[in-house]
Amino acid sequence: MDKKFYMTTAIVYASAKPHFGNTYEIIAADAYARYKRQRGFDVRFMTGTDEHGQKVENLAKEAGLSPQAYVDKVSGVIKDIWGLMGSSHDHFIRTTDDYHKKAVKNIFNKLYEQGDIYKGSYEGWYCTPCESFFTETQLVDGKCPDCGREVSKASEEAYFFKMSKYADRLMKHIEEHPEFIQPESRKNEMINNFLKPGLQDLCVSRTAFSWGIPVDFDPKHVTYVWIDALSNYITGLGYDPTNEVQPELFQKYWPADVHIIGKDIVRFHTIYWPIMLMALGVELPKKVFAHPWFKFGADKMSKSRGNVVYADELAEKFGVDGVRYYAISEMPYANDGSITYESVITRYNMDLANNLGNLVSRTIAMTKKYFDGVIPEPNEELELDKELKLSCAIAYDKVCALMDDYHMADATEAIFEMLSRANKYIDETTPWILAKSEETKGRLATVIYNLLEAIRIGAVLLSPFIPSTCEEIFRQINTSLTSYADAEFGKLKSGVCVGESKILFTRIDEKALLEQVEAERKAKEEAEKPIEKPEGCAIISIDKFAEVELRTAQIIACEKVPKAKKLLKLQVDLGYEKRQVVSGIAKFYEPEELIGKKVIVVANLAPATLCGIESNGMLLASGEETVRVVFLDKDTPNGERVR
RNA sequence: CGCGGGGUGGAGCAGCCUGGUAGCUCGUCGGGCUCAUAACCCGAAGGUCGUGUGGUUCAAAUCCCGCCCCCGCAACCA
Repeated sequence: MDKKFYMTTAIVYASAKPHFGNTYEIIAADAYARYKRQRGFDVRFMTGTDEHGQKVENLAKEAGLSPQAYVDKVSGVIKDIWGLMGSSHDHFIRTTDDYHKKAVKNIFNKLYEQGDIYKGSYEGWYCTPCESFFTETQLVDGKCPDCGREVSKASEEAYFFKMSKYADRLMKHIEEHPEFIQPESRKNEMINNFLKPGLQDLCVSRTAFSWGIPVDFDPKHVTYVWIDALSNYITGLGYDPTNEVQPELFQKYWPADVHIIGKDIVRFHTIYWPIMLMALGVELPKKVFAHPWFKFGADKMSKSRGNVVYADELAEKFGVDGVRYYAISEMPYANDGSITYESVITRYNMDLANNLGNLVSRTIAMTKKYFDGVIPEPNEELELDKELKLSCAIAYDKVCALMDDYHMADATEAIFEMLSRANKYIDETTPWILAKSEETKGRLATVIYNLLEAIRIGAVLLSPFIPSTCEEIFRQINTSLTSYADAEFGKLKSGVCVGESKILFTRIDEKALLEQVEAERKAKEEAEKPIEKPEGCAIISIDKFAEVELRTAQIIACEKVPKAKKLLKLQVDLGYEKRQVVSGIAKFYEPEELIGKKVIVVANLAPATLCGIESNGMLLASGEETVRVVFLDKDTPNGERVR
């Protein structure tokens, strides 16, 4: 009787702890899964980790662990965070699971046997120290983008998938199913950038590393990410091409109703994945929904830092539901969202504490005060009551319509609009005045009942988003009518005692919290910087060092270099002369703040021209990603030799 | 002319497809209330909707064209 609904998130690469941006996806997907269950669907919701590849192999080596031990650890961390965030997934797949590895091996074999995969050679630029291949476009100034060293042309034997063979079919499918790629802007991107120019065959095996699923008939190759990772969506249902009959789970749930993914991997899910499925003779998923990313709104106090935020750290401060609500309500539908502590606090205080929490609190308090905690019986209905009821009905309709369309933020907004209406209703009906006279006690009963009912419906609607808070609300108003099917106004039973009142969301002192965050950030910065021991540095004589002419200097003028993102043009006073220096520190310093500062300049550096501007020297600074200029005491004289 | 997205009151966003009073949240200012978590409610100020005093139209934030700025993506990065 229930309609099935199979949905997945992308599987997360098990290289490191996922940050808040990555965690957004599981929160959004979970809210969606809960919503669908509320709507009566038989939901299967799958997530997991992608665990093979060179990066994991390297990281494991660095950590002194076997790749398996390494991914066991990271996958565990990810699973824990998903658990903490309240994810209600039905299955957590790991690409190192045996059933997955076996199925992938068989998929590779099948595609090879039917001629969709062939052996060829992969040509590219190879960086020997990094053991990595790069494409022409990835190179930076013709050098390795990672280490900056020379690269050489090299080729490697590899297996390729014949993408072009299926391109026309895919194009047709996309055109005939406008809902396949959502939001629609992503669709255009795919068609124009990839399908129209013609698909290149895809490299599906590698020999450069060994942490992967071996190719059955040619074991020096391992399956490259595409076939391994993408197929999780079907192997997780028990699919295996060698099965005589696919298992019930697969038959029941496939095709997926939606793959929820990040916008960065749209191409893999809307081009490679469908083509793989076509080649396997498996139905295509119905929809791929690409959500945007959270950017980390730069902390203006020190924008030098790319301050990474983790969901578990946020949860310590705002609670799991605080984080869930923030993630969902703050993310726009198609554009990137941006997270700042200020906005998290505002959302939390305004919506959760003031609007929702306070509404529940004041209503329960009045129920206790005026009716000894017993939910009163409503009677005559006035215009105001009708409006409140209508508001609940509208909220319900809006939530359903918006959620079906994946407009999650708007859906939560619709609920809070209704809660706000309820708060207003209190002001309009002035229960504290009604309570003063016996004659108006009947009216008061209606008002309180209606408020409790509005709260119940609000909590029902919010339950996919902030499930544990809603459970607490249900406990407080003492009801078991918690499903969307019960969201009709007037179902709440009278004569029942409400539960004990408890603050749902304690208001947060913005200033104090921001200070705390800053202090934590600093402490972490200090603690978390394991400075790598330098290796392979040649010992030099003091004479060699003396060849470098370092001089103290004062910055007397400074401006941005137009057209250059990273450069500042500085005039420095060396005491015996003034000169112009161009420095790549524009991302970290404002020109104004540098003027007057004392610095160290490499004075005998050969002049260079950067972006057409002459530079006669160099400022000493530390750091790679974050650059810090070495500043001297204010009273250091200009032009002193530094040794 | 690589492709795509964006530029809307101080901040963050919606509206644009299906032209017709510019809307929401936060912030600011003023007021009200006291049931409540210094919460809640009401009112006000504030926008030439990036720009061209461009085109279409009776009418454009919305459709078309030019320009400027920002951000993603450019394939074997997992």
